Amino acid sequence: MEDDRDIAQRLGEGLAEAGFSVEYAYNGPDGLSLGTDDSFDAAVLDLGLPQMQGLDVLKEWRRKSRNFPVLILTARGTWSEKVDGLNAGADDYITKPFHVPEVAARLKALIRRSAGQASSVLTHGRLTLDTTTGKATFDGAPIELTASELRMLNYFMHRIGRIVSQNELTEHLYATVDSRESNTIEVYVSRLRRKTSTDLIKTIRGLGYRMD
Amino acid sequence: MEDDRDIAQRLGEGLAEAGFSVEYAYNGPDGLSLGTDDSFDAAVLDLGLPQMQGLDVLKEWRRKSRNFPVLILTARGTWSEKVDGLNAGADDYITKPFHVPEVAARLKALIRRSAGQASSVLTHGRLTLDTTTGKATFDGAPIELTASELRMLNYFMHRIGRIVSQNELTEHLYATVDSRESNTIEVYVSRLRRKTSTDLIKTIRGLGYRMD
DNA sequence: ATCTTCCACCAGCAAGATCCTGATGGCCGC
DNA sequence: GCGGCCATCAGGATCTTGCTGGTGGAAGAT
Repeated sequence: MEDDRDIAQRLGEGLAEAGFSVEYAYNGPDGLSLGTDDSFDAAVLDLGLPQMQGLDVLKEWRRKSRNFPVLILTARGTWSEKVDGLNAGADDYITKPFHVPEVAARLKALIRRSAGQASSVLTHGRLTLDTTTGKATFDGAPIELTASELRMLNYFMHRIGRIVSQNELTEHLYATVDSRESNTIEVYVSRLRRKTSTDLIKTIRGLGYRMD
Repeated sequence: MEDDRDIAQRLGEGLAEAGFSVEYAYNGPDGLSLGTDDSFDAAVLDLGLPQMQGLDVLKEWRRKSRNFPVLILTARGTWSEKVDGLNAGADDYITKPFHVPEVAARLKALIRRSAGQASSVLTHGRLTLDTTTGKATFDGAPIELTASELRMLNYFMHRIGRIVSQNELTEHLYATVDSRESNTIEVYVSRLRRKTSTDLIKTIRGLGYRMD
């Protein structure tokens, strides 16, 4: 099993580089609760691991109406696995060994497609954010946001009420964690506040920010 | 190809669940007569099947003025197929493997559109595009479009209000995604704008374009 | 309370990323 | 060979980004 983790890590790093923010689960129950509790854009599921019941995890997600797209990894030649996976509600598959950039590309395509059907409008208080149209409104009035501001706002709106640290934000927005020599995050928070309202994002000194 | 029927069945069940009533044909002649004799709201046509001449079926339908919307399924990476399909009068395409709810959603959209205007003419604002004849008008005046411009415009008009990334466009217009090696997309956007209006397609820096 | 220290804020700026478009040459079908 | 389409280039226009420096304010120490 040791190199399964290697695989997962390599994939995770590659995806992070491609701009995804990634979380792992190395066994069934963990994966189950991750997919149930958190709101993800997509999941990658390795069906090739023994004792993992990847398919059961997938079925359980679907039973609970978690409809994010799922990409399954199968060993080469295990055709039935692939068919079972698709029947269980997976959206795409890749056979191992895989090229990380390809996984990233497929994931992006899946996310894009699924975004097409879900109403991707987040609402919170006087704020509204539609990620597929890139439009945001505050008190009904449209506000112009740049790409980075949009990413940040999106991140906050998915984490209402939770404290979000600056490190977390840099990781999410930049994929590369250049240690905190700059105050870029503060600057972007400031810009968001200016475009909406001062009390939209509360700062928790020494810990980060929170939106609620 | 033993699982083609599996695919068809999975799709059929999914569509039935989504409220469609479904009939199947597993070969060309059957499909031809189904589409000719019966009156359907829409058809899903798998072009990936050998010996099926899905395209010929489609052409024959169109020749006989059966104008229900047609959604084609293509294997991924077969770019020419999808171009041929669209040129032969298909209204939309989805690459396999597909997400059943997505197929359902697209079908509904197609049906709604065709019920609205009974032809393959897309209208949006001052713009008009007939997807079967490839003729477009702006403010009532016809505009000349090349094949690529047409495909791009078609793509935009099917995605009104949505952000469409450059990658997405290259993927749709071409086979491979060599990002940022060329600025072809920008050039075509520019040409479309010149032939219609500057504010037809809005550019969203860092994210893509949006028509609305 | 007052002071001190440190963290956070934000206007403005320069560098760089991103995009636009006229021009050029190659390619394909006729 | 000719005409139209296509991909690419290059220069310039425009917008975004990340940073700086001075200011304001909070937490902790005295």
